[in-house]
Amino acid sequence: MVAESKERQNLGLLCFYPYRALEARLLAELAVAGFDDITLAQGRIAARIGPAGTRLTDLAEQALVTKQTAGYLVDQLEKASYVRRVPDPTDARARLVQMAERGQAVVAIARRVEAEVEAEWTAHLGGEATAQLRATLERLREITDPHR
Amino acid sequence: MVAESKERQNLGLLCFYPYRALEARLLAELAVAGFDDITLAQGRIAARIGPAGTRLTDLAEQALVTKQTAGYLVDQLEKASYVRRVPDPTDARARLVQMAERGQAVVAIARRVEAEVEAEWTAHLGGEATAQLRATLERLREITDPHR
DNA sequence: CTAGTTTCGTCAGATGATCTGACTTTCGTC
DNA sequence: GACGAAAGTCAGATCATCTGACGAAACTAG
Repeated sequence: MVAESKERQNLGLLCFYPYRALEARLLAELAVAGFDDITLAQGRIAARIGPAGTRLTDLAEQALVTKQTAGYLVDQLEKASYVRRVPDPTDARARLVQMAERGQAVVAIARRVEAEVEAEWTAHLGGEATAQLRATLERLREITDPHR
Repeated sequence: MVAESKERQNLGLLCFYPYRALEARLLAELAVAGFDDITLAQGRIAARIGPAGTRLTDLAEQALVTKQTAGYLVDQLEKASYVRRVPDPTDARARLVQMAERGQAVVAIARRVEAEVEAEWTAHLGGEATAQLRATLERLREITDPHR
């Protein structure tokens, strides 16, 4: 990095810094709010739970982990009362993972922090550059996100 | 995500997709080239070794892991002959982690793949949008990268 | 409607990656 | 020269992740 830091960094790495910053900030602010038992991996799973609940298999696929890993993380989230599992009325094999009350409190904080961070970035970059950044990243997602 | 996928995604997450795509691609192409024993975590450490070698403590700090974790990963890279440790001539406590021949072969492939991926992104986004993306990300790095 | 196949989730076991805490050696400073 | 700080290692614990195998329910084709 001695050499790297002054040179032209590759685009992928440049993308990584903001992401990492946001993730760290989220975790830190959640800890401040008393939710200090959440891990990154748990958050990545929890972030993908839809309003009506989501199947474990879907969570695993979207988070790019195996069903087993997703199950392990959901177990922990459930033990800590962030989520609950209910039977899927349309399929007796499946269960829906839903946000519990405690989980919804976390989601509210997360949304607030995301908005704050984005406002800070906008203040640094300017509104126009931020809008362009978003537009470009959305186009880039078309070829870099296997799930859409 | 059922809800998320159509809605406005937060900028941090949008940044994540390209990064993940690049990382996956790098690992896959290295595996094709016969370097199938490299893990992501090892790569993240190795990517920060400077031309003259870098201290373990510096690697740890830049990769945002503890010295112990960095040491564990360097052990494995050393066992697999990707790097070597030499005494630091300026400080008897310290040792420099340097790229060995095998490691340099990996670096060469990584640089090639990075260039390929960037070319693909440029083809999709257009040259101007790509240049703007880079410029904006570099500015964003000023406030999101704790190490510069 | 039964037989075969797929899907949903779990169990079991292994490995990888990460942390905290304690320690040794060396450096720098006063 | 003594003492605090820095470089790295050792030990132990935990978290996250994988592969493989499995049981139960659902779907599909005769």
